[in-house]
Formats: sequence, structure tokens, C-alpha cells
Amino acid sequence: MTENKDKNGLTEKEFLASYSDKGYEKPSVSVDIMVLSRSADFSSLKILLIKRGEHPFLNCWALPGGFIRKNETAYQAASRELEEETSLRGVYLNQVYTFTNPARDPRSWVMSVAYLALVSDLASVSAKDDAIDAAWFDLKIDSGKITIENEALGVRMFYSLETKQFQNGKIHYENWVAKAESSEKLAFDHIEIIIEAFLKLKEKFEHTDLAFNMAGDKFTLPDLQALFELVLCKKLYKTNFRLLVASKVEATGEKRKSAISGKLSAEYTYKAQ
Amino acid sequence: MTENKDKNGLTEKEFLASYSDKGYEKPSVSVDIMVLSRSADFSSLKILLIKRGEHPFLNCWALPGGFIRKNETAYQAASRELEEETSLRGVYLNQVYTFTNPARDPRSWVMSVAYLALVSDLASVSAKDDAIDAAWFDLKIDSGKITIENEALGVRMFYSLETKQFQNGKIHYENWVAKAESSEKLAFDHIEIIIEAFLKLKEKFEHTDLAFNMAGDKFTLPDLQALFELVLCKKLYKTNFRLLVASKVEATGEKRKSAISGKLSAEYTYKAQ
DNA sequence: TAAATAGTGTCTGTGAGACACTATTGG
DNA sequence: CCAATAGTGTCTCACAGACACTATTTA
Repeated sequence: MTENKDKNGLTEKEFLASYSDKGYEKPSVSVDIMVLSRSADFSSLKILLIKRGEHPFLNCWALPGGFIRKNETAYQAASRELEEETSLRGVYLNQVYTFTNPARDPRSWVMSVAYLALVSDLASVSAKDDAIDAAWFDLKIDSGKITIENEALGVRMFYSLETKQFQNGKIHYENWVAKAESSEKLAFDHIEIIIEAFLKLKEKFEHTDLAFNMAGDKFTLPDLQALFELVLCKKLYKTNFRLLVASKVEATGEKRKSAISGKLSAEYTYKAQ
Repeated sequence: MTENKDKNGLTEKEFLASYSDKGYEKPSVSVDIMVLSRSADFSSLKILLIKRGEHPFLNCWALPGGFIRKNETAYQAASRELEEETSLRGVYLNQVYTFTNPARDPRSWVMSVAYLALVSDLASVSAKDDAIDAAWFDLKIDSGKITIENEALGVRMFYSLETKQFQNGKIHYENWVAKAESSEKLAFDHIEIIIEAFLKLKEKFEHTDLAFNMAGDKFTLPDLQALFELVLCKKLYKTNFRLLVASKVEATGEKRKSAISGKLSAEYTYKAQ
């Protein structure tokens, strides 16, 4: 194979030496990261947003992210940006979807590889670099609407969701399309990224151990259940829930106050299979 | 917002007019498509490969695909390439994963957005453009190995699979890593794309209606079951299988020979919910 | 006529969904 | 002491897994 010559009589080595891709127009490729956590009392989901200091979408809130550099993978870029902007390391980080609408960035042709990061402790973040204007927002996604707000900052963004039918081959799908209802809006197509990442999270939450990336090292079962209910957007039955997680948790022997109720509960840790 | 000026005193309009991204090095972005079908008698999965006529990987077999153009989405690019290379239109086509290893293409920095396409009829493809050297290969993925072969062409590619442990946040995963065991190999990292796409297909096959994109307009239940067994890599029980698909199919009233056994069976069509 | 396959009946175990109940504890 | 919550028992229903059996038909 390596000895084969192409129609111009070049070997692979010769071809590569002479190869140039200067002729083609190319896109920029960025990563955008949905960093998701929960409030200390397990009463709401939290999403990390960064205030843009530059055009376009100057002063708008946006997902953290940045451009992929020449000698790194998208994962490495997401990991690097996450550490630069939040000092977070070693957290759950996974590719969600790649957004390629050529009109998604008014500057130029920019694609974005979306990532989802899960964090258990809010405090581990905002410390670092105060030059960057970052803040945790409450994220509420329920039937028909998305609310993203930070009361202390007086910011509230509100989207309504329509279900839109479409078809792929023989399969009929329903998808959510968000429409901004507030004057403040997220930058770019970041609301779409949030929807996609949240759907993926929901899908995996019941059948994998994702929850334990958001629960903290030690937790009570009432608190863990509250977390599941936040993500799955529905009430769970205590008995069924405890059966579900029974094989994945281990009692520490300690008792402590549930964040959610202030009553004493047994304390557990995650037990990897 | 649109009236705000940035630190250089520019409005968004002025900023965009002066914006240039010429300074940054950018990757090329391609789409690669795993086109999957089945043999007429439902006895094996078929994958469409194209013989490369250029360096690198000259004369190697590769997934169909090509570069994304400036004013299209990745989906449109995949759709266009699929039609150009196979004349297929309107088939199931879905994004799988984005591969970004900077070393995946020896020419230069090339990312690839992988797509999975499902096709019910082999014949609908190879007709078109005979300048392109395209062929259907048998695809067998079972415990520990992948075989991709076309007996008529005398081509057989063989990979062994190792399960590799890795960790993401608190979650421990197992992933498959393929190692080529034959002299002929697929181009680029296409074996990884095949693995990823096949895993995604398996995941969705039982819980969505993907199967009906590969079954054909009319089919018998024994044939449909054979298809499920090919994709899920395991034998199914007739009773349970028929219960599973009962609500998704509708008898046409006709009887016909099962492709798999040559015996008369009732004929069904897909009934979308 | 025999071997193979289409098609149906039914038993099992598992897990989600749903209540009811007791034990404990903070206010 | 009472209201709220931790924790447990158990019933139901849907469904996957597993056999056994009858009906049909090709070879």
C-alpha cells in the first residue's frame, strides 16, 4: 500500500509532502460546555453561565467554551476551557452533539461541539478568576418552558417550548423548539445546546451512574432522590427509588441531616460496581 | 443590546463589519457516513464502502463522506454526499459522534462528524455512478472481533476488540478498542466510527422504530426477527419478539415466503404510532 | 412422511408504579 | 404532642426470558 502511486505518480509520502489545503474555506470549531450542578439544599438545578465581554452578543450570558486549538482533541479543549474558566478538573465531561448551522455565529462560519459537565459542588467554581464574570443560574425545565434565572443579579431568561414534528427515514420524531419570551436571551444557539444536553442527561440518568457526579461524596437517600426528581422532572416513589439505587450505594454508618428536610437520615457513599 | 459598545467603542454592527478570523488556524471538517443495510435474505448486515482513488490510504476501503461546504449544515453535507455517491435520498440519517483526534488524518487537521444511514434495499445503491468503486461488505460484529468482507472482491478485513477501562468523573466505563489483524485495513479511523455507530444503533434498536428503516416496505415477522437478531447480536424468543413489535406492525392480509426459510408467512407493514 | 418452521399459550422473574403503614424526630 | 419525614412492606401491572405445544408446509 505504501508503495502505491496515485494517478499523478506520487507515493503517499510524496503526496503528503506536497499536500496543501489552503484552497478550501474552513470553519472555526469551538467547544461549548453546559456545566450543570445543584443547589446545596438539592432544591434546584444550577447552570454555569459567563457574561460575554465582547461582540457579538456583548453583555449576554453564554455557556463557557472556546476554540479548539491545533494539537488537541475536542475533549481536551473542553477540559482546558473548563479549567481556565472555572478551575474545575477531573469532573464528568462528555460530548453531546455537534451544532453546525452556518448561521449560528454572526461573525463567521463557526461550528460547535457541545459538551456536558457535571459538578457536585457549586463552591468549587466561582472562586478562581474574578476578571471573568461567571455565575450560577437556576435552571428549570418543565412542560412547555425553560427558565434560567439568577435572583441576586436580577437576571431572568424565559423560553417557551413548542414540540415540532419531523421525520427521518420512516421514523417520526417530536423535537423541542425554544422561543425566547424575555428581553434578555442567551448568546448564539446556546439554548438549543442546553435542551440537547439536558435530554441526553435525562436519558442516561436512570440507567447509568451519572447522578453520583452531582450528588457529592456523601449524601442521604432523601437528598439523592431529590436530585433524581430535579433531573427527571417528576416525583418518584420512595420505595421504588431506594430499590433502584440500593446496589449502587453503601451506608457509611453515620447519620446526618438531610439538606432537603433537616431531619436525620443515614449517610451513604457511591459504590462503583 | 444592539446599541451597546464594546471596549473599543464599536457597536455590534461595526464590530462584525471589521471582524476577521484570518489569524487563527482552522481545521477542515468532513462528514463520514456508515451506510448500513442487510442482505436480501436477512442473513447478514451489509455496510457500504468506497475504494479510495487518492492518497492518503490510496486503494483502501473507506466510509463514504466528504467535506462540509460553507453554506450547509453537517446533516445537509451528509445528505448531499450520500446522494452524490449512492443516489440515495430520504433515508434515515442521524449524527453519531464527532471525531477530533488531530492525528486522525495524515494530510492535515481534519475533524469528522460521523453519521449513520439505514437502508432497506441493497439494489437501490450501486446502480449510479460506476466511476466510483463502491461495494457492499458483510459486517459481522461479535464478541471480541469485527469482520468486514466481500467474497466476490476477495477482500477481508479483520479486527480484534479489546475492552479498555476508563473513567469519566466518578463513572467507570468499558470501551472497545479495535486492533487490525489483517493486512488490508479501513482508511483513517473509520473502524472507530463503525464501532461507535453500531453501538448507538444497538442502543436505539429495541426502544425505537429504527428497524423499519432496514426491513423494507413489506416483511414477514420471521424476517423482521432475523434482522433484530443481526443487530442485537443474540437470539430472540419468537413469542417475546412478536409481543414487542405487535403494536408497531399491521398485517397486509397477504401471505408470502419468508426470505429466511422459504416457508409461507403472513406479510406485515410498519404502522407508525 | 418427516423435518423444519409458523404461530400461540403460558409460566417465571424483574422492575416500575402505587399505597399503606410504622418509626423517628424537629418544632 | 403533632406534623412531617425516614424507612419498610407489599400489591399490581408491564414486559423480558424461557419452554412447550399445535398447525402448517416444504422437501
